[in-house]
Parts: sequence; structure tokens; C-alpha cells
Amino acid sequence: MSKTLTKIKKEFTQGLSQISRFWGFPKGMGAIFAVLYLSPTVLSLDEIVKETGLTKGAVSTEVRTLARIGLVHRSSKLGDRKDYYSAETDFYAAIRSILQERQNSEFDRAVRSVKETLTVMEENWVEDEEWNFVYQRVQALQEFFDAIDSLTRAVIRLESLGLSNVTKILGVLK
Amino acid sequence: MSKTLTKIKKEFTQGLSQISRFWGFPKGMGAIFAVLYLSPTVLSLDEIVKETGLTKGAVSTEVRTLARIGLVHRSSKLGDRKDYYSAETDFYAAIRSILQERQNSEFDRAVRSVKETLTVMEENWVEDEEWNFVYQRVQALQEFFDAIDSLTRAVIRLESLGLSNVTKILGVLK
DNA sequence: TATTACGTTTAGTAATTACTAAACGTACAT
DNA sequence: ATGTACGTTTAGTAATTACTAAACGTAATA
Repeated sequence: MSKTLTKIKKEFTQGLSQISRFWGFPKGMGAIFAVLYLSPTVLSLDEIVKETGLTKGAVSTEVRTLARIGLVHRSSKLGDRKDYYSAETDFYAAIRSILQERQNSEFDRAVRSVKETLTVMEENWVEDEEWNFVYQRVQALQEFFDAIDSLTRAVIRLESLGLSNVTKILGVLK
Repeated sequence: MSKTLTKIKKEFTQGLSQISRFWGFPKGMGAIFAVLYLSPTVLSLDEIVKETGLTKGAVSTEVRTLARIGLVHRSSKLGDRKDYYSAETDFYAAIRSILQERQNSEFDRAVRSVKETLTVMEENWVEDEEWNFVYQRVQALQEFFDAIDSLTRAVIRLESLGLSNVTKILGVLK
């Protein structure tokens, strides 16, 4: 019977690995999270190594980024120098955390560059048909990015993006 | 003067390439879209090749997937066997299209596998502490996925996810 | 001060993904 | 039917990313 449980855990882990890869994260990251998520107790780095089959190095770095984005938590026990890890179970909190993380990233730099293009054009304005066309298009894209940005900021600001809020949104969208 | 415009276009294209890569698409895809987006006229495949510096093969395949997800449109002129491409300018429409695309994908399969885990457990139920624990966790994740799924479906259903709707959402989220 | 038990870093390898170059297929034009 | 102008497919290469193995640093323990 517990044999079955092991199998179920393995399948679940595979599923999360795929989802992880789909969102552009290493699949090992999904596996690590899955193992922690299904564990009733906190796990040490070596235990994660054993469960996932990854090496210590890989788990060390990936568990760190998982902690950074808030999907796992690191803790320690007194008189024990191992670190212990557990999964965040509030996924909405995790999403917020991920969004926040992404705001400071490469992506934001790129989005800013669009805005800069816009100001550069305004400062060196040329009265020209194509110039005008390009300007309008860049502007439209920039407005779109701004809308997205407002949305993510709003989500980040929420204390809790719980089911209730999701329901509210669904209500508005009818 | 037009020299400046060329430069601006290039910078813009680079920005979109980065954004594209950030979201897990090939950076060439971003470049192709950028070129089309800034062009006042529809462009043939060879023109895109010239503008992006990619090869015909690459542009051919990537422009196809761009068309599939609705970010560019293919058209043709009578008495001309070239295909011509233009960029979708309604980004909200594009988002809808992308979401729709993703629903039929690998991702959805993985999400379904979580649900299957759940039913498998229900059918082979074992009265056991850990079993119970695992079941509850899997169930919680599944509910989360369902919430996300409702949201994306709602977004897809909207005829237009315009600024007005975004504003509405922001209003609800306060 | 040496030993042990850990986590981290690093240097190299495997796997994946994006891309190129060129062959190919097709339809139209001669 | 042959040549030409296109888009597509394919087979191989380059670049990137995920991972491994092992050296390393550090702090507690003897």
C-alpha cells in the first residue's frame, strides 16, 4: 500500500516537473518543490537529494532560488547545523512573490527600454510620416505594458489573493 | 534623420527580443514581431529575412507559430504568390489567443495529471496518516489550478480585454 | 590542530533549444 | 517540359541551459 504511495508521489513529481519546465523553470525545480510539498516533515538538503536523484550542488542552487521566490522556506533546528526545507502552501502568496521577483529582472529592463525609445523619439522629433507611424506604434505598446504593470502591481499589493478575490474578478468579467 | 529611425527600430527590436526570450519564446520571434510591428506596410518573408538577419528557414517556421498564436497575420496580394505578414496590434486579443493556445498544450496535460492523481487516490483509498496528508495537499494544488483555469477561461471568453476591463479589475482589487 | 559534517562554488559535460545552409516541393510562367 | 520564384523541411551546428562531480570553505567537535 505504501508502495502505491511512493508511486503516486513519483507521478505527481513528474507532473510538477513538466509544469515547471513549461513555465521556463528547470524541471529539477519542479521536482524539488513536489517532494517538499508532499512531505509531512521538513527535509534536509541530503534528503531532497535522495528523493529527487539530483546532486547536492544542483539541489543547493535550485532550492536557493526556490526560497528566493518564496516557494519554499528554509528553517533550522537548534543544535543541528543542517538546513531544513518546506514548501509554501499558499500558492497565491507564491505568485505574488514571483511577480515581485520578476519586476526587478531582465524583463523590466527590457520594458523600460521601450519607454526610453519613446522619450528619445520625443526629444529628437522629426516631422515625417514613417516617424509618426513608428511613434504611435511604440506608444501603443508602451500603454499596453503599463496596463499589465498596473495589474501585476495590484496583485502584488493584495494582502491575500485568495479564492474570494479570484471570484470577485470573475464576477466583474461576467 | 532616417538614419536615426533605423537605429531606433533596431533598439526597439532588441528590446522585444529580450522580452520574447524572457517569456520563453525564441528571441528571433520577438525580433520578427518587432520588425512587422514597426512596418507601415505588410512584409514578405524575404523582407523579414533582410530586416532581421535570420535565415529564410527560421523566419518561415517562426512566423508560422506567430501566426498560430495570433500575433501576426498572413495575407496575400492578387497576382502575387508571395505571402505577406503584418503584426497584430490588439495585444489583448493576442493574449487571449496565446492563453487559448496554451490550454491545448503540454501544460494542460500536466495539470490534468494532477487531477488524475487525485481520482486514483480516491479509488484506491488507504486509511493512513501520510496518505491522508498527501491527499489533502494534492487536492489543495488542484483547487488552485482550477482557480487559475477559471480565470484564464474568463479572460478568453471576453470579446475584448480592453483597457476598460483592466480598469474594472483594478477597481475590484482596490 | 585535525576531523567531521555540512552547504557552496566551480569547472566541465550532457541535453536542449535556436538557428543555418541547403535540398526539396509546388505552382506558375515560358 | 523546363525554368523560376517562392515557402517548407531537414540535417547538422552553435548557443544556451541544466546538471554532475568534485574541490572548497566554514564552523562545530574532538
